[in-house]
Amino acid sequence: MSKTATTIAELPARPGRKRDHSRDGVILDSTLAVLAEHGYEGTTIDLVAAHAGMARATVYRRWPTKADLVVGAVSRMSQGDVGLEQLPDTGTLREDMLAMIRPFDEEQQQVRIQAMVGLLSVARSDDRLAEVAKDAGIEPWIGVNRILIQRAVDRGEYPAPSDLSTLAEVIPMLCVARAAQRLPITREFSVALIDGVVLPALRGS
Amino acid sequence: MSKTATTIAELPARPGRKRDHSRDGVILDSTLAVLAEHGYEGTTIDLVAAHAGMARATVYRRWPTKADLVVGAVSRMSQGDVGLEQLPDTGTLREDMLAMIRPFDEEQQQVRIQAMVGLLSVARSDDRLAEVAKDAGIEPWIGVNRILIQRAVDRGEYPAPSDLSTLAEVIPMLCVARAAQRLPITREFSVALIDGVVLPALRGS
DNA sequence: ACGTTGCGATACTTGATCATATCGAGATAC
DNA sequence: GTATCTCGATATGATCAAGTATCGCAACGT
Repeated sequence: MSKTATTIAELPARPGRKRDHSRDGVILDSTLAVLAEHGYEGTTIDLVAAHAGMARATVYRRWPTKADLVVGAVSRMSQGDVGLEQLPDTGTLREDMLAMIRPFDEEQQQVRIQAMVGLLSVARSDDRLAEVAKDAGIEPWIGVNRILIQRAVDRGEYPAPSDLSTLAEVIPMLCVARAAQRLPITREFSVALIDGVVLPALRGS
Repeated sequence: MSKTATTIAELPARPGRKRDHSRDGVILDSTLAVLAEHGYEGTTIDLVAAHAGMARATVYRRWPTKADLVVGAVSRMSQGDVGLEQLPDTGTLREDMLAMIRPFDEEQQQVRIQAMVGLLSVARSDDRLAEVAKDAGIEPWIGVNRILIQRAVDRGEYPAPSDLSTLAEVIPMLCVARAAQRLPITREFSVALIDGVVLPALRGS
């Protein structure tokens, strides 16, 4: 419509040294790691830069404030999550639930959840952080569990429980609680929740 | 000889205005409230003093540092907890568990748990805080639940579960998780955990 | 070659908070 | 009455982290 495209006119021919975008991911990963270990208040740009092995300026050039940096890191974390369309459907609830935790690296899962817990303290004071924390939070996780359980009930695998919503919260909430106490979230722990709590509760409802 | 003794006898007859010890409790209660609402890092002596309606000096005169103040507040909170000797023993597990949550004021319970969660972030960096946090933490709570469940199993009320330890963690952990998310911990929620998760899981084990 | 930008390093400003120190007024023992 | 302590209010120093600003060098386009 216009002769000179001034919309995003910075793409053509910008002089100078090019930004190394491979560092973006390193910085965001470092941000998650520091956030998981120190919480939001304890996260400093110094720590993030040191963890990434770069100078502070390199971080500030990409994200102007600490809040922006954390928002970026958590948003990126939420990418690649399992969509509701591609939930596992193995035919048994136990296998579905195991399939939900199988693909994740144990340590990465730990960092994810602890970073999320580290965000909770500031979720109220910063709207953007609250936004991304919600998407990356446990609500989607609870929703997935609710669907898995409902499907198992629908196909007659288990009787209808008296309180499906609360049952769907058990696994995510217990993982959050363990993360809040800085306790490791192992796969054995997750399996113990499935076999020792959720499935027995469904049988006994 | 007639001179006054230079011993450390400062207890008898100290001159000056007497300290108003009724303010101690007000300050400690305010500390818990601020701790529950803002977490440890967000807790400032200013906030505590303002919440108590006093000057900062009045706080510092009693507790020299912020850590001492928090230690005092949490220690006081742990007083009056149910000892292992006087656990409820009503004859049914459901009534025992209800008896554990009945005597507590709902809002006070909320403040207790959220203050405890607010402590978790610094439990590693300060040994004294870690100490009191442990006593006031959820481990004793889990232990109580373990005993209650074990007793119910011993008297034949329920079959022996496959994972009693994990079951005993369900209620405390879910309360902690809710507190970490700043969600209210209502009595209905606790009852839903008992009737919708723990007891069904015991029946289905 | 030259200007522009990315990067590391470092100094600097600003603001918040912990902790201490006064100052004046009121309360209390001697 | 006087010394001593408490309390409120405020000032002050110290520390730490966020964010800004350079400086020098490296890399890239023209």
